[in-house]
Amino acid sequence: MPSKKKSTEKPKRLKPSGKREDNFFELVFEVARQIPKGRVTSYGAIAESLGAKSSARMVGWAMNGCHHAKLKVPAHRVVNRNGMLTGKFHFSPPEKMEQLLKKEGIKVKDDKIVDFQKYFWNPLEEIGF
DNA sequence: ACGCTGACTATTA
DNA sequence: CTAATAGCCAGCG
Repeated sequence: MPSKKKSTEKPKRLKPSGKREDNFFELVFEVARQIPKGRVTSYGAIAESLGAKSSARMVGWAMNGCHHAKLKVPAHRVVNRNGMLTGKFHFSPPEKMEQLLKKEGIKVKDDKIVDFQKYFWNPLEEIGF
């Protein structure tokens, strides 16, 4: 099995506040970026891959700062455990989320992803934590 | 410094 | 089946 890692470095950014390194947040962004096109995942799955499945809320909170992040984060590929686009109202505009999902081949019905489990992408398998 | 809120999830009634 | 509650942790008034 391949691979391991390339010799690339992570864009570590220090916050002006100079607090702790938002390791958790940065990690969440990284995982979200690893989501392949046409796939989706849940906050809990990401949190679990980080070793904090109970902190699914923090993942959502991290997404709140995704817009503030330097790199783009496909937050539209991250939904809740039910596959419902709970955070669509945080986009600009909110319709953008399901539009992007539909554009990637994912069907959205009533703010919910159809065959969510089918499109589900498990970070634990890809990241190999 | 204290308390509320929030892009969640699992459990219990 | 649906509704309510607890657990989680960080940001903001």
